[in-house]
Amino acid sequence: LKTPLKQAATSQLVLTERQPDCQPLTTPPKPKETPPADPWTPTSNLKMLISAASPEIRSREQRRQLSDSSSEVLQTKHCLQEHLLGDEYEKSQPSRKEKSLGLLCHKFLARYPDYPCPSQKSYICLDEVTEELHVERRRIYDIVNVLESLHMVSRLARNRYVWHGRHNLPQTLQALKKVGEENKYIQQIQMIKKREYEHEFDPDNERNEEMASSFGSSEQSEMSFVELPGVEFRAASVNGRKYKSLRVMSQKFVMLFLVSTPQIVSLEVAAKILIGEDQLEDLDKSKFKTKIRRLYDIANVLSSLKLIKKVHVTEERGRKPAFKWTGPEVLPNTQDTKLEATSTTCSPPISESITSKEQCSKALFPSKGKQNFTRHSSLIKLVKSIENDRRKIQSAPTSPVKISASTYQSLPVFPNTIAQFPAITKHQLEGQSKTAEERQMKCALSSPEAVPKPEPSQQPALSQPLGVCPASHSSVSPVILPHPQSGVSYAIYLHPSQAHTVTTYSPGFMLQPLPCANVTGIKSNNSKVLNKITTEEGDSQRGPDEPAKSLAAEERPEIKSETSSQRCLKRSQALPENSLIKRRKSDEESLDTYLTFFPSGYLIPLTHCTHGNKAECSTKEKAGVCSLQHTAYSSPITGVIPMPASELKPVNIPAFHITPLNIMLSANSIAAAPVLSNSCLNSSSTSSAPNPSSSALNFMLQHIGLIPAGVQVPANPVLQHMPVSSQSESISYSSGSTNMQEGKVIEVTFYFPINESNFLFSLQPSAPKEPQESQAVTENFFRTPGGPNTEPSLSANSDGTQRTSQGTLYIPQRKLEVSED
DNA sequence: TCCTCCCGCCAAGCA
DNA sequence: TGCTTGGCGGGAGGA
Repeated sequence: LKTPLKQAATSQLVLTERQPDCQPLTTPPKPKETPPADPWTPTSNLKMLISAASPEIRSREQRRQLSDSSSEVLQTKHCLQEHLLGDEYEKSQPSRKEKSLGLLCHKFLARYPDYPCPSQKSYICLDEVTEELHVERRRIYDIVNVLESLHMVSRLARNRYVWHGRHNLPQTLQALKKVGEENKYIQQIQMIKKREYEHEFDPDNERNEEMASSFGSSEQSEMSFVELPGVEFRAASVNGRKYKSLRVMSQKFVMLFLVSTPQIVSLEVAAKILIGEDQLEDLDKSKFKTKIRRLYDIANVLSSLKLIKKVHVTEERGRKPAFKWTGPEVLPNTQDTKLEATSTTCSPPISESITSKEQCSKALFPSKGKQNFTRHSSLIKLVKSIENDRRKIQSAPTSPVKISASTYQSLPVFPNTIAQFPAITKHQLEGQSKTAEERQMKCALSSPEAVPKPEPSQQPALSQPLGVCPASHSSVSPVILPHPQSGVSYAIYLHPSQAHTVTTYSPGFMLQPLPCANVTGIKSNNSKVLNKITTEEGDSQRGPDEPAKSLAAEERPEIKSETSSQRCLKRSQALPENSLIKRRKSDEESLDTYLTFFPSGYLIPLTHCTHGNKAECSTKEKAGVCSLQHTAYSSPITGVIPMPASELKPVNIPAFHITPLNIMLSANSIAAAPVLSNSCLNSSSTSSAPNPSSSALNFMLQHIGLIPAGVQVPANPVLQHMPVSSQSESISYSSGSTNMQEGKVIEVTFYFPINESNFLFSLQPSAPKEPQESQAVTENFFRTPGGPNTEPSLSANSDGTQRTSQGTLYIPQRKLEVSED
């Protein structure tokens, strides 16, 4: 049992006394002569002053050096107080800087090697540390808590911790990044920034309710400590103060950096997010101040670890303190190489060499065996969201037909590991895929230009545009997010250039592009990519600044499984990868955007087996995906997808984050919906199945602010003129979480109507039509080129497509300057 | 004046 | 019951 010494030369950076050696169970002997020039040690300062003050004290100090008794330090202090006047004594005290937590942390870290040999456990005795560093125990707790959040130490017992060093750091950062993405911190940051911006123009409008709804209720926002396997969490007060602990705050703080682009986080934003997750109703100043204090504590330790660096962000509102991530770049699924690279002398334990997927899943899902992992709050959010969605939809008079309970009985509600999803999917698709392909064939045959190519390498289902879809729609790929609990799935469509920025991974969902959805097509030049398959979700989260490694990751061996169901699975997995290619391009373009607004999408509830061939469906009820496929297959969506030049790509947005966009749209344009004319549509529209779309339609329209809460629209606005209230024309719903590329003109396209309860929603970037005008309106959100009182330019079906309504959003250009101290 | 954050009270919870 | 742990906020140093 000893306190290990730091091996590396990093301690040269630390202006502190070093312990030359350590002995078992004893305090290392102090150097005979403390360097008098060391101004960083309060005690040395004190000693110097003592010597200067009195020969008597000097001799006592000499004796004290032999005994090294802390009680004598106090005594000496007392004597010093007696000898010196009050002011002098105050001056003799070390300055605040010399007592700072950051400096203390430097001293603390200097005691231990960055990469201790895993076979040789290093223990930290708090008593020992407090004594040697001459610091209050309380301060050590602050340091240890932050280090614990990074799994650099872990609590072993009372007064005793284990030092892990930086061995776990890559894994921890990866896990934190994933959880941060899970928690949608990007969106929260965007929302806070947007609100700040809006507040400048409308200071009286607090809109805390909106904020609250965006963050979710406080009860569901509680967040657990993200653990790593092998690093057990044994906090002293596990139950009571766990969720407010410095550990959790520290992890969240780090997450903010890891998910942000650029990796600069202001204290204000961080505090707001932390408060927002704690208690939204108490957005008072004192809480804010307290959070800021704690963040300074954390930041000091992180700075000592050289993970962050203090900077200042200058905005319109002034100079704000912020921190910039200077730690290692966190790449998904590369921790193995990193560990190898960082442990040339001491290899990490095998148990540490797990995949990031496992880490993430273990952190997010409770382990059945060893209850070492805490259920993550995102799971709670997910369940709540599902329940809310189900309540909203099913409580309506025309609720979607609920799929039979047996459909999902075979599906575990929340599998323990993400890796199980493909297997589950495969299992579910088994026996369904054949019929699905038949249906796909049928539909394709009904279209003039689609020719099914069952060759697996061609990814037939995805590469065949439905006849009613223009060939240029080839990349339109809806993602279906099934909700096993609610029986309602979601589809989302986004443009790839925006989609990549919101690739928050949700392990609770299986991402499944519609295998039979002929709205989806893949360009031939992407077929190569499509043939590649990855089951590692991290691929979809690769940052824009990691293209080389992303490419390397894509060269993983292909899984050789050629059943049709597996091909479906492949497609679902290949699609996010496909989007990567374009992501990178757009990423490069947007890298110079200082503050990035991220796009979001709308999640579209999909009903099951509510239309089309009932008999067909009944045979597929065993698998929830079946109905999804069918829905997509026969849905008039396929007939109304316009997107002439766009390349919508799927994005895996967790369904519990429904982010309506701030849009001003004319209801008239919605009323001017196109008449669908294709065989699939016709067959669908004449279906005898109940039509549950009304509630869902209203649900969505209300969500996106096209109609007020009380207004209802008919079930099928395609075939009926939609009597939307005139009020809705001026509705400008602001969710506060509009995620878009800043400074770019975003063309928002809605597609109405959609069969049953399906909706499509997309974001398409477009070149500013009038750059000088768009520049002029960048000071306000969603202001139209014609001025604040004019409606957005709307063009329904003007381009020959079946686009029904369209608006233009102007995202403000905000200038940010970052200065380092 | 505001930023920064030390300091220590005191409560929760453990041994 | 004493001790450990750590949330919390007052208030002071520093820029």
